[in-house]
Amino acid sequence: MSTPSEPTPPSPDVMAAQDRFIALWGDMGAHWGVPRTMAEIHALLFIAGEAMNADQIMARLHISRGNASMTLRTLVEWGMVTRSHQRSDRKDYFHAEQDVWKLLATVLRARKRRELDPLLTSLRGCLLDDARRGDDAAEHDRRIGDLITLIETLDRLSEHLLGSNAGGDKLADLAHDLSEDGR
Amino acid sequence: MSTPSEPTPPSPDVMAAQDRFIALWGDMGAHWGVPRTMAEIHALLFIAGEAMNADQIMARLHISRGNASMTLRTLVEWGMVTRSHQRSDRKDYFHAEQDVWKLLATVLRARKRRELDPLLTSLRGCLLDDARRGDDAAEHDRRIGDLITLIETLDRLSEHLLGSNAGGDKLADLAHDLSEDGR
DNA sequence: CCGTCGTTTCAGAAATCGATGAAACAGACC
DNA sequence: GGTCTGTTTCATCGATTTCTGAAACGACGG
Repeated sequence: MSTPSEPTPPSPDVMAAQDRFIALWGDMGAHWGVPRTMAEIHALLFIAGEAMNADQIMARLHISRGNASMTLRTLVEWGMVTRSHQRSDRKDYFHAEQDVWKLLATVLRARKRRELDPLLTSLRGCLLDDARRGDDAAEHDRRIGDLITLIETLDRLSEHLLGSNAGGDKLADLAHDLSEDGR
Repeated sequence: MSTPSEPTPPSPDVMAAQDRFIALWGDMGAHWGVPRTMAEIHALLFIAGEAMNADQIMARLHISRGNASMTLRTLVEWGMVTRSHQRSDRKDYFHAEQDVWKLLATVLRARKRRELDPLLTSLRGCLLDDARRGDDAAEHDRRIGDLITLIETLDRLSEHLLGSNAGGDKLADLAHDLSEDGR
């Protein structure tokens, strides 16, 4: 055929459910500071489960080539999507991690690195300890210090859950523990 | 005096450090889907440590009355700020929780209630189990099901950490455990 | 080399979201 | 009841952020 790129034409029902999911995931992303299109592309690749190229993604989501290209690049940078070449096709293919626990681990890792770590540095810059030892200066530094401790704990918590060993296995353990313990 | 409302005029150094913190917190909020002004008002109340009225907040942050009013209402709704009246003053005064562990617990609870729970419902709506039992329908439902399990686990995790007993004490325990264990 | 196919970039357009401020509202006090 | 103080609402404005599309780029094959 002229399009050797569609191994799985999904049934209308499945397509509809996919669309619902994509819209939902896009909305959720928007609430959490992720560009809607980025969440949508990820949702599509996740729910499709197989590698897609830029043209397929553009067509399915009605987005521009530029948008798709930039967003895919970012998704790859953040480790949520992998890029691969399929032999006998010059196009790039993109594929989303299918293991939701690994996905969570990746997201947490990325956000920690991109946001928690810089935040800690900046917070330290809000201290005024050295010379100036005034009445409310102490109060101020205590409050900032509390926040720093909090962030450091979250930092350690994320390292603990998914840091040292690869792949967020501890998350799966956690899930198991909670399911027999909490309820 | 004409302004009986300023019990603590902070020193210039402290003011400067407060401003840095407020800007930082505002930026951070923006990255996490919280309106900048909301994060800033909360930062101000937290770092000031004492109750302030709308006029003081407006003046300090250079924001409009309407903005301050709406945002404060939301902060109160979300439980991050409490409203109180001071006798012999008709103004409303606002005060932010000072215990950072309680703060975290409040934030998590609010986001869970406002976002995780609705998300779960919508996700279930993306299933297509009942009649249609097709080849890729099964795949689809498995993927959505995985996500549902993931969200449910996070749900349980948050309940476990701060749900049943009041006040997020377990978070403090967690901090303690991690600090002697992880490093 | 040159043509083709695909990807990346970026300036500008569009859309979204938050902020403003004036008018309506509430209620305390005289 | 009228006025004074303070609060809330909401239509509109403004700014940030995202998306588009066309042009530049790169690389592969002939």
